[in-house]
Amino acid sequence: MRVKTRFAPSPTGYLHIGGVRTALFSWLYARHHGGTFVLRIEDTDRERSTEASIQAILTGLTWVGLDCDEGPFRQTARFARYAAVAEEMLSRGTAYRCYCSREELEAMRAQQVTRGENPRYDGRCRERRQPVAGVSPVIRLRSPREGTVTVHDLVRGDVSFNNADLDDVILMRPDGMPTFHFGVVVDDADMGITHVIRGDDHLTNTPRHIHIQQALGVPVPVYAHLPMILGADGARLSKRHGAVNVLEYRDRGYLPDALLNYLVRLGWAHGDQEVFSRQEMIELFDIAAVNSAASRFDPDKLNWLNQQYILTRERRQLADEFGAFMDLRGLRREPGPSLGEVVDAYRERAVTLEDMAQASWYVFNDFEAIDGKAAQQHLKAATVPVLALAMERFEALPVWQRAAIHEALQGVAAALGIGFGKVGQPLRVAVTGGTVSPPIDVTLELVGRQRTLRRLRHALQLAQEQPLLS
RNA sequence: GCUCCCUUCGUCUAGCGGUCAGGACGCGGCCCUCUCAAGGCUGAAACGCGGGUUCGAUUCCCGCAGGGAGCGCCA
Repeated sequence: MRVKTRFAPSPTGYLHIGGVRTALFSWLYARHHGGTFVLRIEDTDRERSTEASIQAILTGLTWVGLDCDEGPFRQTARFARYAAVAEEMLSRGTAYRCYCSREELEAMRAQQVTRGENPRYDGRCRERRQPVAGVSPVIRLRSPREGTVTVHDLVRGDVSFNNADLDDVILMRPDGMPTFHFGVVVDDADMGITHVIRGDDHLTNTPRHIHIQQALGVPVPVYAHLPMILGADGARLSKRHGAVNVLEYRDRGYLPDALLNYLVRLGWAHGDQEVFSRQEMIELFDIAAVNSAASRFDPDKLNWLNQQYILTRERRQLADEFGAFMDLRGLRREPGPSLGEVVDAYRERAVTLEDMAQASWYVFNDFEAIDGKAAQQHLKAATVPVLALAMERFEALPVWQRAAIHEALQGVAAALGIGFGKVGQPLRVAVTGGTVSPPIDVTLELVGRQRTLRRLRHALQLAQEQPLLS
């Protein structure tokens, strides 16, 4: 059997992190089996669906690199089809028109709850022959009232439900819009979806879907219900847990590969392995090995993974990604060294591309002022000779290159009879405006000779103005 | 309330009847060191509770407790 999976978001907001994980697992399953991955936009909720959401979902998926083979399809483009299927069900008697008003249904539910029953439609329109004047009816499924349905779930195993606990689900609204339940089933069947991989929150919807499938006489797909992702505090993931919109991760300098790697390990493991390339994910992913318990989103571990990816990423690629990030954030990258050099120097101390941009800012831009505390500590009268001698040696250097710079600085330390640390730190403060940077020779090389000398001159002035205390 | 699901270090997880219960993140210590990192070594840290089954349960079964999801003309 040729595997076909789908991701079916509803465009009522941005693409969130839980959705990405669902999409990832569907995508992995399809890719692993050499199957097809379909994207379908479930936009039957006209009130809440927006064009902007569709765009956000699409760019989110693109950024993260989960490419679909078919779609995006839109349910709103398939009206006629749902109507035709519903009509057929009506004529075959597997569905019926229901004229109950919302108020009536509300009252029914309230009563049932007070009686301690599972609130559900009691089927009072099942045998109705005559339409009710002035009421445009909904269409309901005539579902079995006895027996059980069992969902054969790839991650949960068999889960059974009593049909008596389920009610006659609404298929079509009065305006001819299918409900979610009807839309998914018809679409999954029409599109030949073999495996439905979706969030845990749909598990209790599944028996209804199976009833619809049985009424339609279409094959029941294989189901796999994924556990939810919770916030760090165990509550449902929401904005107060930090970023939930995928694009926020892009904007904060996360690498899509790292995000996916983090997500794939939420609820799934392959022995002790933590880092998976896309290829490895595809090869090793096994839906049956997915955990059934919900997991919490841990930003610390995502950070660690992102750092690992930055650390080990191929130079050219990282430079490209960093460049794209700088552009996205409107950061200046010229004049200055090549991004390849920058990335080599800063990758070891950046958790995100944002960190990297921040840490290397002085390479491309002139700072307003040196950090006060740093200047006070490192640019004092005693450092005047260090700065002066360094400038002298730098001016004389035939090439502006780290080995030569390093040698020159060792010469300065030796000439003044002080340790390398007494040379490096004042220079660092002078040239970067702060106390943290890559090794001083590398830093100076990147900043460039002209800028270095200019900044040293300025720092020298500052140091000379300090009171003579050492 | 009803139905369904879940339960190993703080977190993500390995485990699939006999293990010193392993790894990773985070946290502590040490080493390396011109700053910050990265890296190396190392330490603390878990089987929710109660019954069974079994020679033996983290592992199988049943309760309980705790968490979660669903019960819409939302998806």
